[in-house]
Amino acid sequence: MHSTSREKILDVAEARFAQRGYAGVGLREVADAAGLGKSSLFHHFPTKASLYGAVLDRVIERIEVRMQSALAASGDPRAQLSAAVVGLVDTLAEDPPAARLLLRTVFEDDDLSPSEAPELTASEQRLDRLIARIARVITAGIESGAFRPISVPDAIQTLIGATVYPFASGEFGEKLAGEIFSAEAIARRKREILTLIEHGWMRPHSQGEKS
Amino acid sequence: MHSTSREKILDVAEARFAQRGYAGVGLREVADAAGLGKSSLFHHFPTKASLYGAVLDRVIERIEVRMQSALAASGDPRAQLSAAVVGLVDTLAEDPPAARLLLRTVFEDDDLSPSEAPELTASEQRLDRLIARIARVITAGIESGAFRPISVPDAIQTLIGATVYPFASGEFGEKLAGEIFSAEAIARRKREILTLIEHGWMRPHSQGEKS
DNA sequence: TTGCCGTCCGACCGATCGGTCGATTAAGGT
DNA sequence: ACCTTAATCGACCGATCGGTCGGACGGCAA
Repeated sequence: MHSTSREKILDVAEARFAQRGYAGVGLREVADAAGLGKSSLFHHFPTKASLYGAVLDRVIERIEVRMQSALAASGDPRAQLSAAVVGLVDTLAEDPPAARLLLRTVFEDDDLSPSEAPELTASEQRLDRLIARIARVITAGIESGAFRPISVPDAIQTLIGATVYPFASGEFGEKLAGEIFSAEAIARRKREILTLIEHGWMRPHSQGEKS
Repeated sequence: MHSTSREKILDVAEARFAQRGYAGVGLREVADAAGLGKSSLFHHFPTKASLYGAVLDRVIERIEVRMQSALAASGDPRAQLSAAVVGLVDTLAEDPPAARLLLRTVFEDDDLSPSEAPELTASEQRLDRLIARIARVITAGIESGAFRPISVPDAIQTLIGATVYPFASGEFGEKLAGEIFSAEAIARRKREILTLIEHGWMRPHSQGEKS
């Protein structure tokens, strides 16, 4: 509530960066959409890269809190992984620009990552910790015999591609499968990933133990 | 062989557009890397958008010929789908910028799709035809009872995310799973998607009929 | 009242953007 | 020899880019 301007800027910038990419968005466009002069942007964020970093950090933080609370709940690797994925899907669904922003960030490893924008390392570490937690869950599942002996990094890549991409696919995805962010589409996506985990990664269960 | 310049331009532009995106690449940069003056670019391509369209069309055409020959071979839906996916992975692996270019294009639905670049509609139709063929194969598999009654559009979205994204993930993906375009990584990716199809989409087979 | 400080703004800077124009080559056909 | 055509180039255009600067406004403490 205090700094309405700062959050308004972040909201606008998140949507614009997701739609047109880092290089495709002008700060004047962001400022105008936020109802400010361009100079006022530089009062809140010293550079364009720092603005992008703040936007990205906010998105990753939202994902982090959801997935961490999901991972902290139960001990069964299968249930943990499922809860984490559901949490991720819910977060992406509540923040439509997020998925596209994340994938775009992955693609900008040239312009943004090295020394150009040191403010990204914080988000990067956050993400690394999250992925490490997921990797540990999958590894635990394999060691307990519940999961097939799959390649953990490749499984995570598949998970990201199958979970994040559809929510970033925009008009293309809507032409394929209709409204992306409708409640039914979100439910279908959850089901898709969950059955992928169930049948693709878990060992076939000799006894049926749940619905 | 005839027009070395034109193809050199396309090669350079494909790599640059994939790395930095449409808005992030300057035509001067492309021209310099191709060993030409900026004005010479405009002799071969009237606008920046047309250059992008030509790059994209070439990429999609390569994918099209591979997947069509894979789809034309056998009649079994499972074998057809597997062959198509393997063909797609091979094409993406032989042309490293392709995956990132494709996903970036999906994300640019604001700047590129409508009337800004009419040269994209050709590529779009090519892609539509390809996706329709895949959809028909999956539908046939469901009707024959070989596949579970899954949602075809969602399955295709999962397929794209799990197949294309990993080859577009660049440094992020390499930190996770090592060299993306190594022979082993490509083989692992194929195995990942194939088992996804096998266990996630096909009905469990009562009799073992293959390895 | 005075002075500070957070916020905002208009004007301006050098650089780069996509694109145009006119001239210059070299090759090929007649 | 002549003309056409494809290919290349340097110089230039208006617009926009990220970023800077100096000042204006308003609240608040002394």
